[in-house]
Amino acid sequence: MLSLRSCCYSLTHSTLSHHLKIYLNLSPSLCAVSLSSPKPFSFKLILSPNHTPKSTMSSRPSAFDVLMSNASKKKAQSQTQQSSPKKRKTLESNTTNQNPRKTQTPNSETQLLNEPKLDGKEPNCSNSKPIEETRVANGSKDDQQTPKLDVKKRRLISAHDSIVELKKKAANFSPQKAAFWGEGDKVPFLFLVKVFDAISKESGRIAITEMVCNMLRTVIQMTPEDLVAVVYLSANRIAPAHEGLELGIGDASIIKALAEACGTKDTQIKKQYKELGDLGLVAKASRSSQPLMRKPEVLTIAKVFDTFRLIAKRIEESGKDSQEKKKNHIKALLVAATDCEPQYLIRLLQTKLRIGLAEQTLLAALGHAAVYTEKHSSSPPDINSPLEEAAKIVKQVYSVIPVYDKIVSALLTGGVWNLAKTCSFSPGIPVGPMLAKPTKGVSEIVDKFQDMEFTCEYKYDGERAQIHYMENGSVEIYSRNAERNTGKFPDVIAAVSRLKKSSVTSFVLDCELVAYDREKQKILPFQILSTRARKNVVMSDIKVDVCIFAFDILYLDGQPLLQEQLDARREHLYNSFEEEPGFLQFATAITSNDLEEIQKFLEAAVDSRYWSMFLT
DNA sequence: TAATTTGCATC
DNA sequence: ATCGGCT
DNA sequence: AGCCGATGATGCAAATTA
Repeated sequence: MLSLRSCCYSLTHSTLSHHLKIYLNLSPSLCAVSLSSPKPFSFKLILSPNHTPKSTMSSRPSAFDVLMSNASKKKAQSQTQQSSPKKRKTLESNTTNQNPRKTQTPNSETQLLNEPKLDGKEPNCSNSKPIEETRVANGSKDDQQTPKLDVKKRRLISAHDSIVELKKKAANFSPQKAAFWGEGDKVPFLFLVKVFDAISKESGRIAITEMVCNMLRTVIQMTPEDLVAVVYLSANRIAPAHEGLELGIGDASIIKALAEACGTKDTQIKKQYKELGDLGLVAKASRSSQPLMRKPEVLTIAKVFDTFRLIAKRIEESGKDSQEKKKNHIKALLVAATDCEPQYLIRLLQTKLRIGLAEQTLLAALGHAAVYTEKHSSSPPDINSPLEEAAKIVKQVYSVIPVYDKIVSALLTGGVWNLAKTCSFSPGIPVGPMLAKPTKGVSEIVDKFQDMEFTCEYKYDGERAQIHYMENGSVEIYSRNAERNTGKFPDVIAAVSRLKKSSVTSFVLDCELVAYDREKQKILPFQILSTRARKNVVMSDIKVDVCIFAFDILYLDGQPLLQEQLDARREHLYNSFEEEPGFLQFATAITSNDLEEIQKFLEAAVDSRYWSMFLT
């Protein structure tokens, strides 16, 4: 009842070319996986080099294979010691959860969309309606003067044209033609929703990127003030992760709001949910079967985004009746929604757009859009593909400062080619952490890096943390997902402040926080760590101690180290902190390209974890 | 006040 | 965190 | 190889309900 994982990964933050980290640890959290697989142990490698020479997979026995068989023996011993009830429990829950939950893969949805069982009071978003005239779109000024019904008809017709235009190749695309609102006017929510809908029917990344790019170009051209909101909604975010704004809305709340907005019962909605497998579709179906009263106003991007933020704000304010207030906000939006707006409104609230568009594609599209928009752009002459390059720049910048507000404004004022200068790392804002990527076997790694020196270090089974210590002495701790965890680890703040060398005035430390028994000097399993309180923790209340296993430093004494090589950063790390067992230790590491040596290192790591976990 | 539901974080 | 599918 | 989405186990915290 124990699983084992081993990971390799080369380091983060771009420029560490020739280095590879091998991480090892035992992971009780993977028990379920292990049990359901033929092998009692789950053993994997994680690798993510920044540049990857091609190599062929070799099937010859590798260090890991050898290690694996050793480990299996040990495990056989430990399994007998382990209590079995837990095993059964997980098994049971697994099987009971197996309940056949409707294949809600893209299939079911497309089928449903194609079924014209909804009465066509209005053109359905999935179908193209005949177009009468094409030129209407320009009279946007008139829109405000003409009766609403007319406005709406026109919108729908021209919205369709808009999509046709947006699907064009970027080179032939004209932002003016795609827009069906006036220059400087608020961007209609319908515009974004139509793009979402078109994207959902497209599986090719290139095509999706192009559509998003065209959409962004249109917004930049017509209503640049709305660009930030458009980007946030496209990313399905409400705010930068580190700001801690949460919608606090889940399926249960959505079902309630939906039921009220449609005048039906919860049970009815739930039933439909089971049938359709998607609350967005339920919303769409329910809405279009509603007798629509006159809408107060056309939904705009800004309105939707602002409302989302209002919903999120409630979390920080009074807690009473917060759900009720949220529900009313949602209802208001739903009532004003037409066409397929309800569908995507709901999906946005669920934070599950599932459209095939996510962060990376959005960033690429943002870069592309900037290239097209900046006519005067002095794109460096030595560049083959400006588009690719721009996408790369935007992604790079985002990884260092994941705040759309800043990136968008820097993009609009300074342009892509200056972006890295106008928008860069800022202490106090968490850097996107480099994550481990699984690979099949060690042979891959050995082959790839045979002629390079690389480095290995333990991967401890705890919680990733990025500790920012600012010049003014304030400290923030961020999680793997850039959530602010500061209030959860006052002990870590104390430790880090005490153990930094006195000459150090500021830093950003990348580390793993691991539950630790200081009496016995043992690392404790993740399970224990997870029982720590999470909010407003007071030192004296702490039950589970934590040891900081530091493995990288990204910023030191006012200077970003993101461009440095890993070995240089390690030097900085070792020079900037004092180790103290049980409080702060450096991740155990070796540097070598010798297979045998690495294998020994791995075995040692496994042994140390193994004993510390079971000989308590 | 105590139990239950809901949301959401970690892995 | 793992997994599989798509391009 | 990169990106996206679907999925699981577990545990705290807040809101609701009994």
